[in-house]
Amino acid sequence: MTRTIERTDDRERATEGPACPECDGSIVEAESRAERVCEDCGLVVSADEIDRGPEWRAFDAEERDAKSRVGAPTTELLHDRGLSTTVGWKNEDGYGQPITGERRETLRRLRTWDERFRTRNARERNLKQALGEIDRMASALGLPETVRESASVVYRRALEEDLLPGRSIEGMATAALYAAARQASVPRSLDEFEGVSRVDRTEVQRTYRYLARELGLAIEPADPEEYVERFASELDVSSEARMLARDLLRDAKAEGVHSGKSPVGMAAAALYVAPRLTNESVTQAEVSDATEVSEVTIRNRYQELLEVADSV
DNA sequence: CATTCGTGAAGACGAAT
DNA sequence: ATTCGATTTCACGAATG
Repeated sequence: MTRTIERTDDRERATEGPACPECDGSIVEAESRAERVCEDCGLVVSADEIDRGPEWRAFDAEERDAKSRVGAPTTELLHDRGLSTTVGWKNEDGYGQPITGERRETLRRLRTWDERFRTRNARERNLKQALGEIDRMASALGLPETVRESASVVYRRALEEDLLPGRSIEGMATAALYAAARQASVPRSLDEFEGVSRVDRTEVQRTYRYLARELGLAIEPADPEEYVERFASELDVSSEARMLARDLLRDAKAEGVHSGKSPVGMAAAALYVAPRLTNESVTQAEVSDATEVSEVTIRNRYQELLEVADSV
């Protein structure tokens, strides 16, 4: 282990890198985690596996300075078993005598570290809970590992930017995962999230918007086609009909009929008509059930789809 | 009888003011 | 902050097969 010892506060260490392939934002080193992340959209560009936590236990600021590779460990095991302390703000010793000179400098440094230590710790606890939620929901929704990772990156950024106060951890965690899923082109509808999250759909959506705005996440509206495969297999639809459904959606997109409409609704409608055109029987009720889109919306959409379809 | 279709009321949202 | 327009959903009844 001959790695150079760095002691830097990683909040300040965000070094500029190349441009993000996704949105042209700049790539920065993400804090405390071995990841390089786009500043604008949260895309994880690469992850190295170096553990930047401390190599030995440290019992006071001096030792920590000497031994730590970087600020705080992420393990939460060493500090704060309800035992965290605060360095006082007065320049006096225990007897009320003023402290001067070199010792005063030392105290100042101690306070700086103490403050970093405590606030970092509060965040880590918050983060830990949120990541647990993200993991749980991602499993329930069958989302891949990469999505969980970017969701956690998004969440960390939200935490960094102080976007949490006034909002529930669970809501923010759900919103982060929702954003990550869309970003990774494996979207799940808000209804599906409602099924696995404790917060209701409107709050998820509100929080997501807020998140997207504050973090400048450049996420396009979800592509209806991305829902087709998943819903189709739930509905037991032939591959022929699936392809037809995609064609219909493409035509619709080409005509611009889809703008402003819910992508899920479009996909549902396509999955209603397509099987019909291939002589399979699917009822509106079944599609509605599988997609969580109302029958009314399916009716309205599928007629529009047929109007603009080239391929009938 | 099951399925489909159309309608009005109500809720939520973005955009405009 | 409020208003307006569009979209979606719900509940219901009518039409279709």
